[in-house]
Amino acid sequence: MTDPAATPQLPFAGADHDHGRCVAAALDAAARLCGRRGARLTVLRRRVLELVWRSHAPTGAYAILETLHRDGRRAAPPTVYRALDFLLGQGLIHRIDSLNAFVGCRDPDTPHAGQFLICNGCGTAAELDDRRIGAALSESASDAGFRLERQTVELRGLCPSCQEGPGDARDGA
Amino acid sequence: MTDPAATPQLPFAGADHDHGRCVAAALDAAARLCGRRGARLTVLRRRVLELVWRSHAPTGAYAILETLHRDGRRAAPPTVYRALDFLLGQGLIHRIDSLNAFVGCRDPDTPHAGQFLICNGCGTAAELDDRRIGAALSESASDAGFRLERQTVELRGLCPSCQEGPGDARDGA
DNA sequence: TGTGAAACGTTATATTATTACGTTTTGCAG
DNA sequence: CTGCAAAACGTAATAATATAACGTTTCACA
Repeated sequence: MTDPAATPQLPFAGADHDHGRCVAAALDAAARLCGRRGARLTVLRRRVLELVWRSHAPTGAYAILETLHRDGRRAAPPTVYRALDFLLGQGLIHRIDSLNAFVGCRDPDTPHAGQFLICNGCGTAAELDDRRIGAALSESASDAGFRLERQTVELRGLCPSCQEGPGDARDGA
Repeated sequence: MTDPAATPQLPFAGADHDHGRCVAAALDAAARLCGRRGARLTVLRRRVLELVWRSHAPTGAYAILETLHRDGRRAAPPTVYRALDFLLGQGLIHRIDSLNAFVGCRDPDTPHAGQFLICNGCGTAAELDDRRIGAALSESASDAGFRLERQTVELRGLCPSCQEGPGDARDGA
């Protein structure tokens, strides 16, 4: 394969990583980014972002809704979807079409395409931004005379951890 | 753009192609393939396949259901979804996750990954099977230690025809 | 021709998402 | 500070997509 040192940021965080730090960093980055843009990261939006980040496995809108209810907040589907739309618009989360679910964006500051490795074992979605993939897609589209606007790549399989054990953890944190 | 003669099978059929022939060929191929496999292409399944093929734009399950009703057939959602599941299982159609819709498979005889160019103008989905894309995805997955099982690639943009005109045709045949 | 499995019909319900409209909050001009 | 306009949020209803559970019909084949 390739030299691991050539890949500074491994797509899969590993089961042992400090997820609290992971979430805190994401919330912090979001606050800074919204501040810079003049976008309003309200309490609700921040909470929804936090809930999306609770796991590296994509989260459904109705799961978020339930947690808001447990928070004691009165909320209906539009409440959640509006918050998700805002976060999508700011590039703070991605939608995984094949799961009807949402996952936090690893790098909201730089615009990039959505390329995901999604583990069938634990449900974790790892974001890629592989230039080889991007290049292959661009070339292929251009060969077909197609003007590419957005790319969605969702790869299913087994992550490194789930190839070892039976991989029925399904937490994805 | 590129020389049309250099691309033996263009992904986009063009607005002027003989779609009747297109559908007939697909139904014929399906019949032969099911015969060979001992799979039962019933009247219902054949009709659903035909309806999926009615347009090169992906078709939703409930649109198919409506047409079955207009056919005079008594049908409920499970009827349609079972037929679609059969056709998916035989590789005769693909599901486009980003649209919750289904499109006919151009080449059901040879197994292949789902790579699609989907036009935001007319809705047409053109199937690719580009080895460069496949290779890039495989390499990237393998670099991440990911065991790839299935790939879903859905590229959005504008097809050649819709780059010329305003492209609000939305028929996709 | 009987028989078991597959296909299909039917009813009900689950899951995901949006429309429409009223109320509250917030930034900000005056 | 006050009040206004826009944004954010609450609420009710409903649309769109999909599946579960169970009974009936059809079909290949013994």
